[in-house]
Amino acid sequence: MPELPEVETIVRDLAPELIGRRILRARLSHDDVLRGTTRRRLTAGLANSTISAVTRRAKHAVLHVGNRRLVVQPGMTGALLVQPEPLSPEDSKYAVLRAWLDDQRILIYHDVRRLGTLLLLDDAGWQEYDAALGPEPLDPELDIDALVERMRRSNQAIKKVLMDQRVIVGVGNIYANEALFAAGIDPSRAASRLSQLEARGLISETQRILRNAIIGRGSTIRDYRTGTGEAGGFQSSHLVYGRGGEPCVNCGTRLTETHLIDGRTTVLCHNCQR
DNA sequence: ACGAGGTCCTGCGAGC
DNA sequence: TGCTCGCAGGACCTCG
Repeated sequence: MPELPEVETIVRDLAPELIGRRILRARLSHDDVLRGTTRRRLTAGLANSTISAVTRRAKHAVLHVGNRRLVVQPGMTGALLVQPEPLSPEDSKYAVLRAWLDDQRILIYHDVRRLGTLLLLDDAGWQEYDAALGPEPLDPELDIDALVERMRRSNQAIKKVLMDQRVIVGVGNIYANEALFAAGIDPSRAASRLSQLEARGLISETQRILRNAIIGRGSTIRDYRTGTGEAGGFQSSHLVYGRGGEPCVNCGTRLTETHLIDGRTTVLCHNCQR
């Protein structure tokens, strides 16, 4: 669930709370969120190490602990929170990872569905992981021409390509729907059939929406919480996502909701998006 | 190489 | 009221 703006919000909220803090010990309640590590290695790797940075890459929060990185992919329902003890019953039930800090608080990774994942990577592991991800849409150095060509190389539906983390990172289902509407592009069109101008327009609208969503502190549909535990504010700005059947804000045509593209909810205006 | 579809999980709301 | 069913913001895998 959390897409780029949500994770960016979490990271901005948590960085001042966590940087310089030492993790005293850690506990994991379920192994099924781990990738490439074991419960023992994770908890041992976190214990007695200091958090030196909290950053974002793609839709992942990256905690620099000791000489490693804890990569948190929140999946659909993951959240990172710093809480005082004792945890609320709700937090207690869904806190997959607890890390006791040296200021008496607990950093928790909260995840109801546990579709999220945790990785603990050394420098080499991180390099490899990072290299497999596409460019950051809000990077000032983003090579737009290269991205346009990369996108247009695919015959897949443009919506799927926009959500492909190897092509461009950070865009999930909500913002893909919103960006395609803003750019006036039918989500089902083959990416290869977009003109250069259309692809540029889509990238530009994607960037604009992501920036605005960060300002709005992300979109809360159900589970997403900021790093301070609050709901985001951007959901009220969605023009298509969650509005199937309602009139298009541009032309009044009823918005169509389908699941035909990659099995994900797609909402579009057949009149405005071609 | 591609697209379609299933899988991992739990909770919730709709409908019967 | 209580049950079952389908669906949910992501990512990964297998199959044909």
